[in-house]
Amino acid sequence: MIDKNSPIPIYYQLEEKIKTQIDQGELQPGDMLPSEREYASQYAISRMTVRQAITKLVNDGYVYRKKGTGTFVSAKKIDQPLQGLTSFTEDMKARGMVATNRLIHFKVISPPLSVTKALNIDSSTPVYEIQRVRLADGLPMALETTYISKHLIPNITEKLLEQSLYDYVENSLGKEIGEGTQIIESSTVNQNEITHLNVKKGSPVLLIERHTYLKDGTPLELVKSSYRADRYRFMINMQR
Amino acid sequence: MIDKNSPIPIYYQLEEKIKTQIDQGELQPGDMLPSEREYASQYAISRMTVRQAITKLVNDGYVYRKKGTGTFVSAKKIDQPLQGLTSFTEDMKARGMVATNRLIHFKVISPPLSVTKALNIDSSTPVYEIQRVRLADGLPMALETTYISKHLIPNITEKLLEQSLYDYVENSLGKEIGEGTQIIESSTVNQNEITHLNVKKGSPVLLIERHTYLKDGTPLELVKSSYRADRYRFMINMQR
DNA sequence: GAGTGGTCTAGACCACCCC
DNA sequence: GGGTGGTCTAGACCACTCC
Repeated sequence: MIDKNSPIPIYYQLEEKIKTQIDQGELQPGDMLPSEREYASQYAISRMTVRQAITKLVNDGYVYRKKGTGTFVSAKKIDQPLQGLTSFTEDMKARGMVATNRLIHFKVISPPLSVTKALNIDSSTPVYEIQRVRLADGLPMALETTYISKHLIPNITEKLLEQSLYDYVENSLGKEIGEGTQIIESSTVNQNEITHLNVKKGSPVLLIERHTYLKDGTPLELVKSSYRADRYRFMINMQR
Repeated sequence: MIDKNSPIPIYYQLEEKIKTQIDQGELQPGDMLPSEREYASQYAISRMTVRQAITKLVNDGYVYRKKGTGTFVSAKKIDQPLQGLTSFTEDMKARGMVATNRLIHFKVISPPLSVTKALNIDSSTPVYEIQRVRLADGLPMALETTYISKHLIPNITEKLLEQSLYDYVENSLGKEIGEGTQIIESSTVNQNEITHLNVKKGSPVLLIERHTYLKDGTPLELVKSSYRADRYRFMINMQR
């Protein structure tokens, strides 16, 4: 079950194995896992390696430890919120919908103050301003404006915008996306949103402002979105 | 600097030490940390112990690792969002405000279906229903309704509600709070909210539904809140 | 080639929990 | 007292980066 000669790390093999057992119900919520020493002797590996696997499962909320007692499978949650930072395309896919775009404008601008602060650049740095209607299964879901420094990604084309930008940054440019900070507010639609989202005056929208950073802390993008409140809700999981 | 005889774990001492150096600017964003082997020899501790400290800093976003190169201090974020699951009282304190309550009603009910599902109980289990206006610096911030199984916390009193419930659960009952799932939506106020939040008809509100769980996965509470959009915004940080 | 983080070992002692 | 997780050691080899 564990291949010591595989290039896949042992701790990762064990982690996936236990995760599968939980997903398939072999290990039920509340069940105690074999002890760390049992895993170690069963697979003839070190206990520290077992701990490395289990620590990741603890961090991901699959199991929890009780000092002096054992490690147990956590109870399943009703709704499984999205894990981690995702693009609109990835988010919709996770919800079982297909994401498409309608480009409203795509230009290079001299950034206003709010954008220079967010991207940590000065006002002489050219910035892409990309405004799109984001659709899910063909219906307008959000109006989104993205700001990215042209120096960071010199070759954005309209063609490129049809794919996932995160995918391009990570797999074609080889830059690693680290984290994102999101500010979530409630508001009612403005005239621009009424037009593009096809809703009535006074309708509520969820405003999400996202600041995305690369692993080294460089700001990647600033995204301001207005989501239709009747079609979208945001779900997150937080650890105490 | 590192006290090996202290009951405080060595990895934690080192973690706090590095964190302090970052906070105080001794280690600037982009700076490379001493290598793991350097820390180990400097403090005469094992490299695995150093790794344990640094791994926590990586998970908390203070530093990042680059394979074959080194460990570096992450860039500072503009806004520092709230870390982890917090109560309203704790949340307001972090924002530099003082939280108070205005109790609207406090009763034991036979729970409706939505509550039984969230708390994983049946309809014969008595449940507290606590509705409060939450104030920050004396101004209405949110209208909040909390549902908790009476079996889980048998002795809730009006007096108790003036303190932090999380604090009571953790420190007086000795139950450990694990995580919470939050569903965030945008809406406009209903009549009840107009009255208690003192806002105009048509005003936007941020609806937050929180499901809180103990470490063993037992549902602790279901909280439905309506926050005044002009006074509250929600901020989170997500890892890729 | 020298230095870095990534993985792994085979032990050890401790505090804690349950019987 | 026996089992559990929590912490820690003193090494080891690997892949990777940079020069």
